[in-house]
Amino acid sequence: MKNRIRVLRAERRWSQAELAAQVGVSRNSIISIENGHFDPSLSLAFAIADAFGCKIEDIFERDPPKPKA
Amino acid sequence: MKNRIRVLRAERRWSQAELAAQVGVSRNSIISIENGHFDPSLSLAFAIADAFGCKIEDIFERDPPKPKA
DNA sequence: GCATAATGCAAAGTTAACTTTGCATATTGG
DNA sequence: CCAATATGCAAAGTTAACTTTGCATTATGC
Repeated sequence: MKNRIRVLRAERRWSQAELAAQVGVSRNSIISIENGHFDPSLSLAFAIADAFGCKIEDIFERDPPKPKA
Repeated sequence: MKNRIRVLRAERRWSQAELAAQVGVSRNSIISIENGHFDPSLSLAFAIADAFGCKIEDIFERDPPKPKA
């Protein structure tokens, strides 16, 4: 799943550590989500959206649908 | 986390099994999410939103913020 | 009243999210 | 140049999401 966290962080000049603290997870979680190693839980997605003052849909992008065969 | 899945399903007259099939998870996952036993992953939340033609924010409601002490 | 569909839950297993620690390598600023 | 800050990843552990199976109960329809 793609996301715009890095850009939104850059706009605000927040480090990964600052964002992690704000949303209440470890820095490694932010790195892994930001770099697409895994997807956040829905509650973490809400927390990130709240931190940036955005909607989830404005930050995270659905994966392309699977080919049907 | 609260959600409006049961209402949205009722409006469309979909069973839990039908919704489960549409979004590609087991029926038990739908029951557990619908009844608040656990939260969906972000990708499942997107799939549910797509099934209903809604946004995530229109289906799922944030938990109230934790008291600060 | 009876069959069928719908819902709920429990138990046990797998997978994925998330944590902690630690280390390596940039990048930035004085 | 040096120190501090920022980023990335790896390994090993915990927790939570999700699966499968199975069974019990509650509608719904003929």
